Amino acid sequence: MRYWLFKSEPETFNIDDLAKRPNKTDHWDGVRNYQARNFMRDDIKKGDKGFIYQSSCKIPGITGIIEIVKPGYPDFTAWDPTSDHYDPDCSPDNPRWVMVDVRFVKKFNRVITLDEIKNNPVLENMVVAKRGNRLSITPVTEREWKTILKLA
DNA sequence: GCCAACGTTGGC
DNA sequence: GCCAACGTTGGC
Repeated sequence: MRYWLFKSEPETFNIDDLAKRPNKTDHWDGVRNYQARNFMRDDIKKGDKGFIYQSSCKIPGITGIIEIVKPGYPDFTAWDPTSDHYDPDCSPDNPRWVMVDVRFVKKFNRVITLDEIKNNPVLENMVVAKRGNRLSITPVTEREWKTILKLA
């Protein structure tokens, strides 16, 4: 089992939104970056766990835990012209983009802030803490995972 | 295949 | 709102 970090803007989608969905489950759509897509297509498996990280907001940081309940399959929003993530080159025959289904596991009592991550010797090398990082899905090591759980 | 220009991300 | 960093695009 592997660990991941899923980034999103909280106004668009956050841990509370996920908790309100039927079965507390939703698809993680809209990823339009090849590296993140390849993680979902090749590496993210059912049963893997992930953190939800909120970006572009007042307090950037980790807000909770999710679990992968369905591994990579075509992101159908790619050929939906009404979607914000519409890609005119895509169709059901040429899906290109991938999504996974995630289920709510837990919301932390507080946000584990980016500032804390950067200042923690175990966490400072996390991809999300690197300057200029824009990757929306990143691997998390077991050591990083456990360290954050202890902080929460 | 190179690389400049451009658009987007995301912390501050 | 600013701007550095990055990924993508497109001319050559």
